[in-house]
Amino acid sequence: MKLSLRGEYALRALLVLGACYGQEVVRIQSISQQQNIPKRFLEQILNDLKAGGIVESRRGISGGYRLARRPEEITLAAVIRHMEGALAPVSCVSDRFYEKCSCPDESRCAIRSVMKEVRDAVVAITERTTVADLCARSRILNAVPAPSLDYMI
Amino acid sequence: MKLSLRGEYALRALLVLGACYGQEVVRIQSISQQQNIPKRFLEQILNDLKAGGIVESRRGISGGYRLARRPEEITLAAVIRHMEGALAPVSCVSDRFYEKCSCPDESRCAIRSVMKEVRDAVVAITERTTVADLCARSRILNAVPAPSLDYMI
DNA sequence: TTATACTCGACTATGTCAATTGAGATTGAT
DNA sequence: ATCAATCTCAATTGACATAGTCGAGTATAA
Repeated sequence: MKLSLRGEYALRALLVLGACYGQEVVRIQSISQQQNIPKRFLEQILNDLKAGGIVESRRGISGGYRLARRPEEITLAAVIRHMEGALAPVSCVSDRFYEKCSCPDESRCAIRSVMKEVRDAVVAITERTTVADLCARSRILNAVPAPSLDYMI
Repeated sequence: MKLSLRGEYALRALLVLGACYGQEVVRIQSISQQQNIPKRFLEQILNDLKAGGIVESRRGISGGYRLARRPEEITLAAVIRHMEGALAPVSCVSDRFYEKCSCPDESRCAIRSVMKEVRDAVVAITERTTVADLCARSRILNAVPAPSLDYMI
């Protein structure tokens, strides 16, 4: 029931690119430092996001990456599906990555029906949350002092 | 975002044991055939469920397995947590399997806050669904003709 | 006492994850 | 034209997980 590091890094990189949307292109180096992600690994991930049409790049000395679409148009579901595959916990309840399972009768499988609920819940959240939402949340979280630390004048 | 086959097999085995609750003990052989699970692999899984206090066994010629508690007391969350670990998509939002992540500031991480929503949704569903619910659903699904096939007299 | 279960540990083949490495192609500035 | 910074692309690696398999052993009812 887990997201790989690869997928998590992709989201973190998109958070940075979302925050810089409309401005210049952002270098891998810069994302790598801000988000604490191994540079050569991030390279691979951004390339993959590019192949998926989620980001675009410019090469050469003033090169870098930017979002290929508006942040409001990029859902977490789309990103995770592209990087990881199915959102569903078992592929017999996945819409786009469906695979038949080994159970005796899929259409009457009780486990399947519960997993469908889980899938729907996950899809609902990740489909309605966009990179723009992520950026907005980030701004709010950073406008306020760190939650767990009290402070006095 | 996926359940392993191991975890799925565990749930399917528990569905069988739940349906036979109160009756005699059930042999691995029988579960293996009903649910189409490799016998020697299932052996391992049932042993693991036993170590987790979820099932109990009797050895010898009329041996087999049964649930260690009432079906209403065994939640899917407990089973999955025992077999697979965290329900959360990233371990920095897991209650019982928490691990620090590499992002610059966990307390202000926007991704974390979305992943917390996902976690809560998954936990809510798996925590309220028990083996007894699974069995009840199964009875309903099997009392009715297969959903996708029309039939005539 | 014996056949039929469960028990336990080791073993294996395959695949995935998380990188690392190296060579190449573009681009802007000088 | 040259150079340096940047993206691009393919291959490789080591560690670990997954999905089994195998064999010898132990308990128990008939």
